[in-house]
Amino acid sequence: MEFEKAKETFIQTWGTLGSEWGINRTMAQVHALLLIAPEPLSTDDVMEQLRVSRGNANMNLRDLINWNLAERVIKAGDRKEYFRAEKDIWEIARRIAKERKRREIEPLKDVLKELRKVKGDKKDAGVKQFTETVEGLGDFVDKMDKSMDYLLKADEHWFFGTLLKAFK
Amino acid sequence: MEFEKAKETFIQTWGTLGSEWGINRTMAQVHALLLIAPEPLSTDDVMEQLRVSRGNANMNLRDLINWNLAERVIKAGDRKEYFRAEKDIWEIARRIAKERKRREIEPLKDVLKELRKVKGDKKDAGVKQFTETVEGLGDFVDKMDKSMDYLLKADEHWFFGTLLKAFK
DNA sequence: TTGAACTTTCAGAAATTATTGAAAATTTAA
DNA sequence: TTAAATTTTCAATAATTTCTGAAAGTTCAA
Repeated sequence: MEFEKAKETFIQTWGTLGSEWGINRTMAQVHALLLIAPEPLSTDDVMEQLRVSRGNANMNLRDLINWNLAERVIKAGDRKEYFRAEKDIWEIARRIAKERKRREIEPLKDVLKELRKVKGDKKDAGVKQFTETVEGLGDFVDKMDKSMDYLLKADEHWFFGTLLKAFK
Repeated sequence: MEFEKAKETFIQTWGTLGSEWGINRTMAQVHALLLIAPEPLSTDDVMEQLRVSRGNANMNLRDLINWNLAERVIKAGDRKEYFRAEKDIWEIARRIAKERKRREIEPLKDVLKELRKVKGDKKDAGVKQFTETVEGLGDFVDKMDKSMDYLLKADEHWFFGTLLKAFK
């Protein structure tokens, strides 16, 4: 495959995958673009390469920064801002995990904790099933969350080394 | 919190979480409804409790079956079909993991394998960064995929037991 | 067979989400 | 200061996704 075609495919694939996982397609595409860029890119580079508006490029670049997946780079003697993505895949995975945990798992844990206190007749089948489901889910989320904490502290080699050895 | 309010909150929360993870909100809500239902529900039950159309209810119930998260139940002497969700959270997690792996990770692996064969001057910075990114990503996805295979074979107690012990 | 009960389909409508582009705000060199 | 360069905002618009509801399809008891 030619390089230009491969780039295009990579950006498209990453964008599609992103939207399947609830991430704005363009944000994922901008991320892909930065991942394969050997040098930091400007907003204009992103606009040109992905054919999107300035507003859109700006917004998605800022979102990537909020996800801690990209950073601003200032070049001496240049008014423009440039953007560079973290390139280490393990580090990217950790940052995404950390962010989703903070944005989605922690609030879920809080809701489930509240729901465990539901009032109702424990003899009632509906109440009984509700309680069991919420408790089962709460325990599972807590375990996942704890596992995630270890993952966030671990380095890649140790993590996969231990994991793949443990589960051989 | 009152039972009815708790039910409502649970369904809403599960629906929101679903859409954050790229799953149709209504499908997640139907799933939530089935998860807390002590008995299998009919299409009409779903329509009534979630206030959605017959077409919508039917479609999302079928999707849940395609995800292997719900099954049809036939009651003797009743023409209607009923639906019951798998209630064991560990089993649900495994089925979702299995399905997303099949739908998303396997195709991604294929694309990355193709992209590794990109033609281009290895001295070119763009080609070099592209190759490194794609290779790093490919290796990472392979490891994740392998870990997932173990997870899919494991049972919950063993999985969390080993994992939480290994990473203490 | 027939027809009532039930399920599925799908074109059009509605709702949601993403994008544009121009104006406003900000920054910085001179 | 000034004004040019750049970034940010956001109302309007577009694109995408989801939902509705009625018609078509299927099943089954009699």
